[in-house]
Amino acid sequence: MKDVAAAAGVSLKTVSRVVNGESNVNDDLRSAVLESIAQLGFRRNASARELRQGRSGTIGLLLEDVADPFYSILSRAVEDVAREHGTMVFAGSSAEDADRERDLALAFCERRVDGLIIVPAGSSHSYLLPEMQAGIPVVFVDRPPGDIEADVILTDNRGGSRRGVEHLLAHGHRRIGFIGDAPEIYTAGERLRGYREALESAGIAFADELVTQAPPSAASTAEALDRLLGGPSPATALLCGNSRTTVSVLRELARRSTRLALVGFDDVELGDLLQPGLTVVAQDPGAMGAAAARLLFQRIAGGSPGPTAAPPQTVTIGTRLIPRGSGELAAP
Amino acid sequence: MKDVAAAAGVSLKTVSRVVNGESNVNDDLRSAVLESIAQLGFRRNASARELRQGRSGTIGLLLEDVADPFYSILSRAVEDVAREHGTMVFAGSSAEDADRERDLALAFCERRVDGLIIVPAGSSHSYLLPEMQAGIPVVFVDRPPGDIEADVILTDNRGGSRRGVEHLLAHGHRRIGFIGDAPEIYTAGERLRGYREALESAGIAFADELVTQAPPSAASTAEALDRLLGGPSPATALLCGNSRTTVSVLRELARRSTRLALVGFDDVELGDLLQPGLTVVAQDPGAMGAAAARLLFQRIAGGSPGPTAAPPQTVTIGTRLIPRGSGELAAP
DNA sequence: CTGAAAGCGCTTACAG
DNA sequence: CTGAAAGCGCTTACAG
Repeated sequence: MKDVAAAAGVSLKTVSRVVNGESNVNDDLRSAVLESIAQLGFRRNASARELRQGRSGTIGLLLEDVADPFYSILSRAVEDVAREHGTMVFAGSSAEDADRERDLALAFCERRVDGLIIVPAGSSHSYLLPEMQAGIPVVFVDRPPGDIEADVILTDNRGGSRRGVEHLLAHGHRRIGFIGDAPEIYTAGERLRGYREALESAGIAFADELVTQAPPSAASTAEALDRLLGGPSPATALLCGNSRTTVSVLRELARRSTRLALVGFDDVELGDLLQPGLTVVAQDPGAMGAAAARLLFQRIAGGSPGPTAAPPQTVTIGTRLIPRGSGELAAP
Repeated sequence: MKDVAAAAGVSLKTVSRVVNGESNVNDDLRSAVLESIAQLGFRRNASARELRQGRSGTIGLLLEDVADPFYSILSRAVEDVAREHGTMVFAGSSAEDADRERDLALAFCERRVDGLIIVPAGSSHSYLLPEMQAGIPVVFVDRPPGDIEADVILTDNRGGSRRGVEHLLAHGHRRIGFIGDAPEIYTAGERLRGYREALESAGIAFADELVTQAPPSAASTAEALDRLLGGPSPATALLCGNSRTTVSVLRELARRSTRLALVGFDDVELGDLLQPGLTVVAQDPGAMGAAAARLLFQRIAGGSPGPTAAPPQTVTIGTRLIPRGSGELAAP
């Protein structure tokens, strides 16, 4: 900027004014400055600017895995909202590892992000308290944080799951299985709860042998199906607690050429092209990302935290049941 | 850092040494400093550090759309390599818009990224020349840049396409259609070329009515299929030039209950669960992202550009033909 | 409308 | 092993 000023024969401050699009600059000086900028290939140094301003114009986005379709759609929605606010996005994958989540979050804070959106992997987030008190707003998505109070955007997991089971009940099923992710995972727990509630409301006793909770894998899915279909009173329908499990179940059913009424939690691409089409309880990752980003920028604009700030919000986003065939197979 | 120094009763420079993990610090002083850091909730300001060091420890990643599975997998691979180098990733979606690409790329440069990975949307990249001369290495992925010489990582589009057609030829087909993306798109052009080459090698005349080049949409796909299947000598097989087209074609074929031997360029999730399974020429977005990131960090380590630097490299990554049924339907 | 001075929070280069 | 001074490239606060 000093060089540009020298080349244009003006002061550094005038260059600053031009670069920042301030209006109160003489037209001749402005064009002289612009010319020098073009000639020297000048590009303002954001680090210096951030250092002085204290605001970085960036936010951090911490996901489980950027490559997972659910999170990549969420990610794009965050980016689009950030763009409206002239803000860039740092993205990182925690790979469901609490330490990695912490490292990334603190690295973002060291870069003085204006705010943080986190899909929590760990179960304790007190490490963020100093940062939040220092004025970095944090919004959690998909799962609530542990140990601290903060804004969080959730899917209506319990309601969605309940609705999926009710759909199967409406088609005459009474033996309905559930295969979900590991019980430590918040969403897995909520979805199981919805399953139980729906059964209870229908006056059907909960049966242990119809429920599996484990990280999705081909082996665990095969085992779960053995148990579901093997006994004296096999399941005639199944709610899959997440899309990885759904895919795993579909593969295993195809291998066995077994048919089973099926509802998947979370949509999968090409679900409509399967035979039969896959009925799902669809989440809306785009809406979740947008809601998280909107809330975050609201907090950023709100200024300092503390007792004056609005209390933490929990936003629950609804699901949509999409019938495509697999969930409408009638009970034998 | 000044506050930490005061609290610990040492100089600012000693704090700096501790924070940076330098070894030559007395153990007592070190622990005093660490205690003050914990107590004050100190976190080093990366902007100040970057300003002084000139290196930001970030790279920019510019994709067409973070939400697209191909790019989100590529993105994760880039992140993993960046992680090995202690580097964070700024990600942005150009949405296939040249202006947006330019804006994002220059915003990244203003943030003094150490390097840039770009899936080009625009056809001219001379705007990057000043940045590259200023020492920011740029690696292009998936498509080559326009107007400038630079490193680029490509899929073997032509070879893959050729192989897909040869596969269909081997199953007895002679009337093979091609539906690809708009001809301006580099990959679309290369894949069409591969299609032509394969036909030529087999001594089959190129037929205009069997080829469609348009952005994938339900309407354009329906039209294309009308043309392919309508004439006196309809196509018996089809190569789809990209995954969006493939999905669109599958939907349209399902609607018409028409079967057609089909090979898709680029894999799609659940392709194995369709009836018949979807045969594809698979790309390897993870390998592309990793290769791009590796090359970029090599350039970053290499230092200043100019005549001493190694000349631009083009790396071509092979495809894999995955037969799953749809491509093995024999010609009538 | 224009500019000179101070300072953001670090690291670099140097002295002891 | 420890520290005092200068400076990275901007913006802020102020004076004219």
